[in-house]
Order: sequence, then structure tokens, then C-alpha cells
Amino acid sequence: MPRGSKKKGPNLRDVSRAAEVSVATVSRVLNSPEVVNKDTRQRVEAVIEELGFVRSAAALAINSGRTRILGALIPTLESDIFSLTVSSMEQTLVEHGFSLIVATTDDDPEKEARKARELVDVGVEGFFVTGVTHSDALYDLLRRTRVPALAISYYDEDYQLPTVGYDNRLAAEIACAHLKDLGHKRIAVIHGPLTGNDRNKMRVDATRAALSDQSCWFFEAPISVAGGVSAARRAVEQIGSFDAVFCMSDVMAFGVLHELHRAGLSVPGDVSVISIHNLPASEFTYPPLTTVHLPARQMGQRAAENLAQWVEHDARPTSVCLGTHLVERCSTAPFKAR
Amino acid sequence: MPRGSKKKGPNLRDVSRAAEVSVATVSRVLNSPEVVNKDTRQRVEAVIEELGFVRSAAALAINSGRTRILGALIPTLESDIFSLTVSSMEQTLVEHGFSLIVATTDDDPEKEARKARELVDVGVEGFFVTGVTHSDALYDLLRRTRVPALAISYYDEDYQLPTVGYDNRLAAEIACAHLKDLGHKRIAVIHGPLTGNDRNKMRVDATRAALSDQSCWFFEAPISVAGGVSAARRAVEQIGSFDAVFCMSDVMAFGVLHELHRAGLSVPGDVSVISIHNLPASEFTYPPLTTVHLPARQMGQRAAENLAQWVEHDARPTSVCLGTHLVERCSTAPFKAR
DNA sequence: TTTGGCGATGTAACTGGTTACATAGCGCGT
DNA sequence: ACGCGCTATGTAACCAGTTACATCGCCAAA
Repeated sequence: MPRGSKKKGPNLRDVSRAAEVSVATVSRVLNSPEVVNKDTRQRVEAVIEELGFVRSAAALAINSGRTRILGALIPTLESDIFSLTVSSMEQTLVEHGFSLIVATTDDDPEKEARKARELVDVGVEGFFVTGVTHSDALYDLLRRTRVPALAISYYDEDYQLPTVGYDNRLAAEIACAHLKDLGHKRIAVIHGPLTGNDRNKMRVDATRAALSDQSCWFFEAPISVAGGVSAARRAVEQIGSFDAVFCMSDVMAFGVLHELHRAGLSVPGDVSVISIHNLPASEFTYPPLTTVHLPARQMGQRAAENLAQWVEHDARPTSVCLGTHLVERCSTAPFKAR
Repeated sequence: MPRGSKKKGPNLRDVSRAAEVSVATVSRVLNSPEVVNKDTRQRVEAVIEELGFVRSAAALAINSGRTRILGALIPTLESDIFSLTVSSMEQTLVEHGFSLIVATTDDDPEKEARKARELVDVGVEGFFVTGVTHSDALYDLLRRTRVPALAISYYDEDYQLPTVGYDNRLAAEIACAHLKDLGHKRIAVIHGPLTGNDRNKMRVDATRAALSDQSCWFFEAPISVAGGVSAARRAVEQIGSFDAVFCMSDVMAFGVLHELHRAGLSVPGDVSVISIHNLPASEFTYPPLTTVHLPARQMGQRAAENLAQWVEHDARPTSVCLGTHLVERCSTAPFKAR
């Protein structure tokens, strides 16, 4: 290894030498300036300034045993649901003095476990995972390292990790109830991939149960606007006519609205559309979307606070369940026989 | 400081003691297993397994002088533009073995400088900033610490930092040219805040120049769907009638489409709408949005590669300018006198 | 029998900070 | 003049690893 390539800056001893004091004094200037004599302090500060000395984060971490870094393992950032959550997580965490590393998993448990490993390797003091479906490797890691981990987007007080989330089952039930109240009987259900995505799975299961006395068809597609378009197209082709579409995610609903319109079906005149999430954009779609609100920002904040407390005070939090409620806008209307 | 609260796990010496070998041997098992005798290695590995030993990231970092962590200072995550960019950054960086800390700045240079400081304090080896407008504190930090920093969303080969971005001026000009080609003369220009956001400023300046021979009105609003709604409402109220709306950002355009429709104006029948970004959702709005494509994903990837190379091989990259082009969809049409 | 080389392992000095403890100098009360 | 307490500072051990160098045993060639 070429020695010359080491481009290290000045260190504590360099400063102490230049200021003609001991390392302890320099350290004190850095950590508790008030205990060191004013003249000495100023001299040391001048040297620090002059040499452009910066404390080594690694050395700090090795002594304190702390890095003040947390990690977040999320399926993707390319969906407003998670970018909203991560955004509020980050904002909350800075208030607690933490930095946040984001790592995306594509809802793949193996990838998640690998990235979790990388997170602890770079020294996170704790991390978030999404949902409650994880690989054995992940659980192993947690067991050996005892790193605090908190699950989001899902509420389950019996789960081995504390959770901060909402009742996905309830959210789906609220949507189904609304559709039934309106008198809809033939319903297309559009959902994202079920493998590795327990949030979706739970919603779909609840839907299947809630709509057991109705006619319904299930369509799977990627959780994206384009996915919604594709699923809606299939729905139109495969079911002759239907009263309503229930989408597990607003982003897919955006695509559904687009495709129904393209197919000449009016919403809510011909078909009602309901969804889950209530993204900022959902208020301004054409027509404005009726949806079950999931408090993404609030979730990010609570999760951040709970994990921060946990690593800070070694106080394992209890699970929290955030409320969900129907936001009735213009994409749903009572059933009219055609 | 209570000694008992130290919940540290086993360390190298613990392992070496338990395995009855020296610390060097344990270290070798970890770093170059092939040089240690098979029996010894297996014994050490067993002890490591049994004790649940995990290498301290901090100690590793202090020796190697590396943390393999980079940072990204971005205005916000709550906008698809940046979540897309960050997402591809993260994906590219993992391939290079880096983790990414995200920090949001709200386009506030002071906040940015503070967070930059925090980033180097936790030990990032380099970071991304957005745009080329930054506080002196940030430049100071860069000068003292000599941490590699790369600017994104902006292309300027003369800037003191390498940039990876696009020609914001050109993007605006492309949109203006399209509007002029279509024969539009009375144009409402909707843009985000100009302070601290040089990307917007550059686009607005270019627009002002390009449309100098037209009638145009400028409206400022937050970069969000709701912001677009509000700006569009003002446009309708304040200008009697207008031919086209030019939005500096797709998210705002979503709101504009909504509000124009609400006001009874048809797009593109009464008003053409053009924008900048080309988000995934823009293909499926009502009507599908004509917009100038900015390669957000590609930018994230290139930026990530360049910064990774820089910190890895000490090779400061040169700036790169990514192409932009018009994506013509259904929200623009030739001018028709009414 | 001696020497040389090699493979396997150990010792101790590093990395860059923090900090317990020791010490020096000074003013003050007795 | 002595000891006390206070402030300001220094010394060296420590955190948890890596690694240069030394050592040791063993086998083969001279």
C-alpha cells in the first residue's frame, strides 16, 4: 500500500505540537472550552483554524461507542408513500441529532437482509424495516448484534419488533364498506405484488373477506401509475362491466382514472374509484380521488421518535397504531343501474 | 458516566482469549482467512459465531481512514424529482460499496451548511449538493475539510465544484420555442420560489428572454400540486384570458391542469399547458402532459458514479451535461383564435 | 550438521481521539 | 510557614481494531 497516497489531514497531536500544549488541552478546547485558560484556548483555536483541523468522526465514534446514524430499509423511494415517510423521518431525526442512511430493498427479503448487514457494518445504531415479512438472515442479524430495529407501515403488537403503522386490514375494510354503502356489487380490485409485501397482502385478504358476498375480480400490477393503467385495461377487457374499482394504492388509482377515461368510462358516472393512501396529489386528480387516508408523515415522525428514544435511552418502545379514515371526494358515487 | 450502562458486545481480544490465539490471528481470520491454518481458523470462526462478535465499524474506519458513507443534500424528498434522483443515486452507490445519508435543506443555504457540517461530522467521505447557490459557510467547510462535493441539477463547467446536471436554460427555451411554434402569444408562467433555488431562477430568466416579444405574466407558488392550483387560480383571475401556461415543474402542472379544468377551461382546447421534468405520472394526467424531459434517474446515476470515482481514486471528475428534449403529448395544441 | 526458506503465529506499535489521574502553581486562612 | 483548595495543564492508558516485524518449528538442500 503506497504510503504517499494517505491524504490525511492534521490530527490532535499535530495541533498540540503546533500550539505547544498537550493533547489533553486541545481535546478540552474542543469539548469543554470553559475549563481552559482564555489565552491558551485562543492560541489553540488559532492553530486549529490555521491547520484546518477537523475531528475524526471515526475516533469520536470509537470512544463514545456512538455514531448517531440510523438506517431505513424501505421498498423504494420512487413512490410518494415512502418518500413522504422518509422525508418526515429525516426531519424528525435531525431534531434528535441523528443522520439517516436510506437503503432500498425492492420488497426483496434477501436484498433487505444484505443491506441490513451493510448498515450495521457502517455502524448504524438502529434501523427501520418495512412490514413484518423478513428473511431469517435479517432476524439472525438482529439476534447477534442486538441492534434496535423498528417495523413501519404495519401494526402488530404481537410482532417480535416494535411496530409503528396502521391497520391495513381496517383501511381496506373502510374502503369496502364505503363501496357497499353506495350499492356497488361488481367490483374490480387492483393491487400490487403480494410476494414480500405483507401490507398489500393484508389489504387484499381483508378485501376478499369484506367483499365475499359481492362479485369481485382481482388484478395484480406493479405499484405505479403505469401499473394502474395496465390493470385497469385488463379489468375493462376481462370483466364486461363493473360498478367500481378498489385500488390498494393511490398511485395505481391515478393510472386507473387515466385508463378508464381513455376507455370512455366516466368516473364516478359509470364507475366509482376508491383507493388507499391519500397522497398530496390525490386531491387534485380528475376527478379528485376518494381514498382512505394513511398518515404517512405522522408515521415517519412517530417511528423516528420511537427509534431515537430507543437507541438513546435504551427504552424499547411499544407498538403504535395510527388512525385511518375515509376521505370522500368525487371519484365515488351511489350505484345507478345502467 | 455510569460504567454499567455500557452495553458493548465482545471485542477482538475477547475472541482471541476465548479461542486461545493472538489478536493478530483473529484479525487475519477476518481479513485474509487463507493465510491461517485451517484448524485454527475454524476454531476462531466457531468462537466468533458463539460470542456473536461483530467488528466495530468505528475501529475499522479509524484504521482505514474510510467510512464508505456519502451524503446528499437535497431541497426536499417530497417531490418526485428528487426522490427519483436520490433513488437512482442510492442504487448506483451500493454497486460501488457506498451507503448514502440523505439530508433535506428546504432550499435554505444556511440549513444546508449546517447539515453539511453534520455530514462531515458523522464522517461522510463526500457529498452531493443541489444547484450552485450556497452559503459561505458551505464553501468554508469545503475548503478546510477538502471533502469532495459534487453539484447536481445544474450544469456549469466553470463552477468551482464539478457539476452533473442539465442545461436549465435550454429546457426553458425548448418549452418556449414549442409554445411560440404553436402560435401562442399570451402566456402565463408559473414557477417555484426563486430565492435559493438557482434552477428555477435560471429557467425563469431564460423564459423572460425567450418570451420578450410576447405578453407574459409570472406567478410564483410553492413547488407542489397545491402550489400549481393556487398559481393557476391567480392566473385565471388576474389575466383575462391567455393562450398557454408554462410551468417550471410537472408537479405544479398537475395542479394547473386540475384548476383550469375546474375553471371550465379545456386543455388544450382553450389553453395549452407545457412544463418541465417529465415525471412518470406525467404520461397519465388528464390530458397527458407535454413536457421537457429532464433525465432525473440518469443524473442520479452519473452523479453517483462520478463522486464514487472521486473519493475512491482521488480523481476529480469533470462536469457533465445531460440532454433534455421535448416530449410532446396532449396538453398543447396550435393557437386558435376564440 | 548447518543453513535457508517457508508457513503459522505472536508481540507490540500504530490509527485519533477521550479521560482518569497526577501534578504544578498560586492565593488564602491560620 | 504550612496546608488547603482551586485552577490549569500534562501524562499515559484506553477504545477496537490493523499490521510491521519478530519468532518459532519444521523440512529440505548443501
